Amino acid sequence: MAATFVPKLLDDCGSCPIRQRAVCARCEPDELQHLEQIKYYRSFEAGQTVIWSGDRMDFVASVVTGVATLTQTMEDGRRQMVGLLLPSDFVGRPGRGSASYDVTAATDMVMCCFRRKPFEDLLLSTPHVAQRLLEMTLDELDAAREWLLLLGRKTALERIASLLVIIARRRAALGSTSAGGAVVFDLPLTREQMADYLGLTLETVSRKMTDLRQKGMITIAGNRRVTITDLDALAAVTGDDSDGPAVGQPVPGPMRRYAKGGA
Amino acid sequence: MAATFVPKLLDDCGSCPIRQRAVCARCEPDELQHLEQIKYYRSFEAGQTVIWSGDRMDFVASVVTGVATLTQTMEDGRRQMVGLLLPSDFVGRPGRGSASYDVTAATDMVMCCFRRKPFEDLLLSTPHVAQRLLEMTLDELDAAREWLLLLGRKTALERIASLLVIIARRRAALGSTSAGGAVVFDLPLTREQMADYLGLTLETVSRKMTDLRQKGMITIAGNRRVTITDLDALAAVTGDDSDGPAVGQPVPGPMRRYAKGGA
DNA sequence: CGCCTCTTTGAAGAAGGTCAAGCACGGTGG
DNA sequence: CCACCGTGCTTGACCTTCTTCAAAGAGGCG
Repeated sequence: MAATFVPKLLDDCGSCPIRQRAVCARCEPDELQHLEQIKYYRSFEAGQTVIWSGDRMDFVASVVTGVATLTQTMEDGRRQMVGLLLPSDFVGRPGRGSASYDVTAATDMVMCCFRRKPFEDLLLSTPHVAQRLLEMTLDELDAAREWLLLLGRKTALERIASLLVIIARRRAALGSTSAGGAVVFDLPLTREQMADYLGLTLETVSRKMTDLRQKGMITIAGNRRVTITDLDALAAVTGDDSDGPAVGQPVPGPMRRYAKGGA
Repeated sequence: MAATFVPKLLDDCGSCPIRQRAVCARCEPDELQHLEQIKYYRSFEAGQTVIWSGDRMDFVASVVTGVATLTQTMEDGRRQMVGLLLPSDFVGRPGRGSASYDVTAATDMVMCCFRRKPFEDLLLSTPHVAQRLLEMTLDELDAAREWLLLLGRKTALERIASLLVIIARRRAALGSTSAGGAVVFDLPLTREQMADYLGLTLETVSRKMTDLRQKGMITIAGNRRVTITDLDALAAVTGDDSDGPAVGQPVPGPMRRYAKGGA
């Protein structure tokens, strides 16, 4: 129930699980010491709100363990996720004193927080933090642009497959057990949260998950535990041209007006 | 026909129209001199491709005049715009030697290019360029997240209204003639390009533009020249809660399952 | 003046959304 | 240890929005 959080183990950045990927990744020992002076840990339980959009935000942070979401909500309640924060991801914007989005813990979570003002000073004084932050922000922008393609042009089935592949790949990058073909992981999101990510309804998410299951591409145990039978096969359903083309999986709807290019 | 391009006038950064907003905005005179040594201008005609996704890219650049687009294309031809670059916007990613997206001139355009390697060196040596680039990248990320909401949750009419407001506001920021209520500008995009931005088909764009015209919110002259009769009224159609709420403009479809929030 | 491209408009169809039950897993208490 | 309960998930029937296919209209440039 309570967040499994052992701050004692983390007081030393050297043993931090996200040390190599977070905003501090490039820091020299002396810079790290500086960071350690302004850092503190906060833990959240699944479902807890970290901060509401518009609220005063006096810190920035790294996700250490767990998963958080950034969401935007329209006045009538329509909701769109605009960020999915996995371990090592950065929260908050230097130079801005209020939150732009709702930040919510999707799972039990631990964040490594830095008071904002000292962190901003650090950005000006230690280039390695600023450089890493720029790099991470550019990565996030690339991810957001992939996301635009997903929301703008992909079918519901392609969206689901894309999300599963994204999660599977990020899990693998963090060093989980991903055997050759099959990948197993616990979904950090409910169907509704998946829908918010994908620009769909939870019913459509459910239906298309069922489709993938019936096609033998995934198995689902207890709603959350997903086994991807064959990651490459699933990747072929995403519509992306990563390695092997998605040929043989003809696109349901649109098959026209694609003679463009025009050099 | 040919790009109206007067590089002579721009050799001096002091007279550059985007001097205050571009990646060089924070530069001191000596830093600017350094930039001037590695810069060169390129001009493009409307429709020309600046670079193809995947191609080698040995420069980064700022848009000086005109409009460019970043687009992603799926194998079957589905296309989604993922960036709309107006004057002062930045093109290219430091540290990456190839283009991630197709870059196309939507109008006649002039770009101020910097050779990539020297620019990357500059990022490490002159903090003002790196700081400004981080700020601009964060702004782009925010814009991308607004775009995610648009593609994920907005109706076709809301999307059109949103795009018109975005263009109108950016034009105003660059100091065009925006009288109190009415705003006039030339659309820098064809219906098809608007559709690529909005995740719609060009037919739907055309239909909804007609709807806005019939509602008296805009007038259209010669396909491209748009007059926004009342910017605030149009903003109310976007679904955003900027100033005045969008009440009184009930959302067509979804009116349920919005009881969330959960503190 | 005429071609060409871009745009508009119409009619039919499909993907996904909406509303409404019913199901299942996991946790709780008897 | 097992029945109960609640939240989250699945499934069904119907409907709306947007897409698809098709054709005609308008603006711009040669």
